Amino acid sequence: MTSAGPGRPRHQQPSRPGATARDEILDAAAELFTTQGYASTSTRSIADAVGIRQSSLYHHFKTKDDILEDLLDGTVSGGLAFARAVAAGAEGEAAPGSRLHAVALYDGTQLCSARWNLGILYHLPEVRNERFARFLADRQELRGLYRQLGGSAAGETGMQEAGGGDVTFRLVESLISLRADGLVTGDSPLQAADAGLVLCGRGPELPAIRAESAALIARFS
Amino acid sequence: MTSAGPGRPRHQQPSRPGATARDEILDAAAELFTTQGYASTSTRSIADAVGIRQSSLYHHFKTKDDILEDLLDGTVSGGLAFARAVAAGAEGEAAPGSRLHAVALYDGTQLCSARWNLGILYHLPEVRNERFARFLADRQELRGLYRQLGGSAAGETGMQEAGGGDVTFRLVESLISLRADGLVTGDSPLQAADAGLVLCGRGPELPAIRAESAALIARFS
DNA sequence: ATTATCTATAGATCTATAGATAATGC
DNA sequence: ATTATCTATAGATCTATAGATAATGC
Repeated sequence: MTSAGPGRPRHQQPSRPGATARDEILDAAAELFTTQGYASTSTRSIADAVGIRQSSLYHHFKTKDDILEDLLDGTVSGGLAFARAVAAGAEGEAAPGSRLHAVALYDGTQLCSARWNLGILYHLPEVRNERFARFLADRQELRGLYRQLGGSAAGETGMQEAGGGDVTFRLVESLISLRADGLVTGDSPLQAADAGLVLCGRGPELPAIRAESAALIARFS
Repeated sequence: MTSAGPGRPRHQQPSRPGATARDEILDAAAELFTTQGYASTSTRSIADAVGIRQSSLYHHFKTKDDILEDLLDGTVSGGLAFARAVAAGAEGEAAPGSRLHAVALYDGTQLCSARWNLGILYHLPEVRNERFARFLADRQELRGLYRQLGGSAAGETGMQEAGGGDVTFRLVESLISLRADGLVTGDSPLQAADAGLVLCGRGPELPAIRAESAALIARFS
């Protein structure tokens, strides 16, 4: 048993990552929610995957929704913290285009390489609910930062000013479907970030932007 | 009662569009699946929304999955037929860029203006199943046509050749999330199609492409 | 005879709670 | 005493089937 606390020991040894029983539950739930769907996954099947009894879940989580909430919060928090830091950086520190690129690349990399493709839960109708207000607010704030950076980065190429930041956000989130379809490669996050900058009219400066973006990622993460 | 066949009349008059009871069921299911989620929607709630008894659904559909299958098939079939026709058109008829633009615009418009935002069902884990093979194959064929057109349309701008068609497909599908977030405007489909062409390196030719694209849509739809 | 509905129900879930039990630390 | 598990179960579903009933067309 990984967790060192008191209580009767588990029947099975855990085959799940995570220091605590709670983490093992979250990992099992993440796998099942992303492969079978949220409503289709029973608390029993989560417990089975962890090797405990169904009712024992309720020692760690008040309801099934609470498990989903925890997972959702975890998927945005890192990217949001990074975007906040990058957006708040000093003025001359990096061009807006490089900042947008860095945020997109960081975010996209995280979406593609996380152990489970939790992004697909973003699209669940069940999630558009006050119950998940924190996640929804965080994701909206993140979108707002993309827009703000996209606005500052916009070139003079016409339609792009309107929503280069928002389109970049959508391109990054489209990596979720790409991953669900089994089509992600190592380049996918960089391609999404590059495409966002091209749509902001910054295509010609991409080499310089890539370099500055990489430096930002190295510094802030 | 809308349907003119025999049988005991309905208890309630239908408030749903659709010539037949089957169509009313599909419409009610579309609303509930997109707002409550698939697994969270019970056959009873669909029946209630139509004004019939839960068991009466099974006269029209063998299982609940069959309802979802019908809805999914309907969402791709139109766009796929259009894309096939446009892609198969005679050589000199329209430039590849205009064809890709037309396919994207047609598709995106349909996703944004359909009565219900059924596209969100694409992302359900439950749908990645042999049960929905026809839908999955159709969507894959559609993606293939975007790629093919994107390949022919690609300019010489470096990274874009790799996947301009695929990125266009993803931008169009990102309209689904945009709509789920309540952010679609009348311009959204055109912006997505334009962005796709920019990423294929065809930004400078956009005015001409838009005109040719509109002509293709007028002819083939 | 056919079609579309209904009532009734089987059988299988599913979530969450109550209360017992075991292991540990104080 | 606290923590983490267990057994047992209440109560509420949920899907799908069986068979009766009514309306229509032949």
